[in-house]
Amino acid sequence: MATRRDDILDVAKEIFAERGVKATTVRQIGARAGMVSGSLYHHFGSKLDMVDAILHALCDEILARYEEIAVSTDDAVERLRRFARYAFSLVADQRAALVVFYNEARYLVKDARFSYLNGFDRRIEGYWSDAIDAGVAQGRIRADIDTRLFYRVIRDTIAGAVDWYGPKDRPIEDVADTFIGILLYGILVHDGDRAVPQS
Amino acid sequence: MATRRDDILDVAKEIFAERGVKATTVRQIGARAGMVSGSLYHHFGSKLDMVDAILHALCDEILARYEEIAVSTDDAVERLRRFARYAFSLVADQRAALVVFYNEARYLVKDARFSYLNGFDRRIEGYWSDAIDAGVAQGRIRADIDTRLFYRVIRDTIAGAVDWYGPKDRPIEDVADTFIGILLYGILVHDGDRAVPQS
DNA sequence: GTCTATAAACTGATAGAC
DNA sequence: GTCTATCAGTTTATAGAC
Repeated sequence: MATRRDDILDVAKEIFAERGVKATTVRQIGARAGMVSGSLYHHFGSKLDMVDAILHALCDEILARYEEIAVSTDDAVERLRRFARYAFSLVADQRAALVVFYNEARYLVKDARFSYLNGFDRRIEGYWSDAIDAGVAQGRIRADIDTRLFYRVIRDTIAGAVDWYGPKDRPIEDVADTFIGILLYGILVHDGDRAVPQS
Repeated sequence: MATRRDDILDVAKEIFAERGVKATTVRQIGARAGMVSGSLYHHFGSKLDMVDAILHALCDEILARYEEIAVSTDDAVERLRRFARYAFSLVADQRAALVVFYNEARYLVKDARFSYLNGFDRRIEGYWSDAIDAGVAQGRIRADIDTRLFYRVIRDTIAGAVDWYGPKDRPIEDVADTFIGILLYGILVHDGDRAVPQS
């Protein structure tokens, strides 16, 4: 049962992603939703309330799924792979909402009502960091890896993918596997110990 | 000789990076530059002219340096390292301008006057792709690497770094070396062929 | 639940004095 | 080169009819 409210949110999500929240006018949202701007205010108190509804739903969904994956396997490397596959699947399935999140969160968090976005970021980083630490403890991942930088590579690559990934690209699961493959194995040719870090 | 015009651009750059171009008002720029908004129009024709001046200077500087690095060594892996070090150095030295570029280019290019940003992007990707291809030809880089995705990892990690890197972090050269180390060698422990890709 | 109409504030930009 | 003053357009949001 897609309510009218949900229809409006879907429309708003797309336009926010296209033009940015600040550059999107309530008139544009109304026009594409089939009503005048004033009518939107029967469903929402303000433009930012729409942004809030979009991002709250997104964060709740993502956190719930990360928790499921976190407890789904003890194999740390396999857990990294599952996180990556899920995160990239969102690039295809929740593109618009992710664009809004990645492009606008940095401005939105200045407003106290959006400070939960910081908490969301911290918890997601925690899931990845825990998997990396577990991989080190299991002797699979090099102990000298900079966990924070490694997480940044992952986060920022996924954030960037919402801008370049499209339907004509390979299936998103392939992209995820290729990506995690690069991070796990590196790009160098391995013969003997030629590919072992110098330092 | 820092002209008045340059002073204004430095101020505009910072505010554009803080709040986004659309959300920045000419009154804010004027206030921080020590003049009323109307006075800005003696130096610039419009707000977008300021954005253009900022991004044009940035692109010119970056392209010139990439070209120097491209011809500085034939060793493809070393060239990747030098590109990475330079790109990360910009995160520290040109933070504000880079934030504007990475956050706003996707909206700006809809305006024909900013279409040069697409050309800039293509040329930078070309420098990286050429180095990767050369590395494959030299037998140093695995031939099955997805060049485009590999470049995306690099580009998006650097784009993301402008948001998290700060003065209290390690020197930016260390970050660059650690980053390129992850991409070259991967994060897995190498013993025997345990770390060799399955596929 | 959607409309018309409009208030109230803000925005980029200009004209002309100094 | 900066100011005062202001225009013309746009924006979010509200009030009240239907």
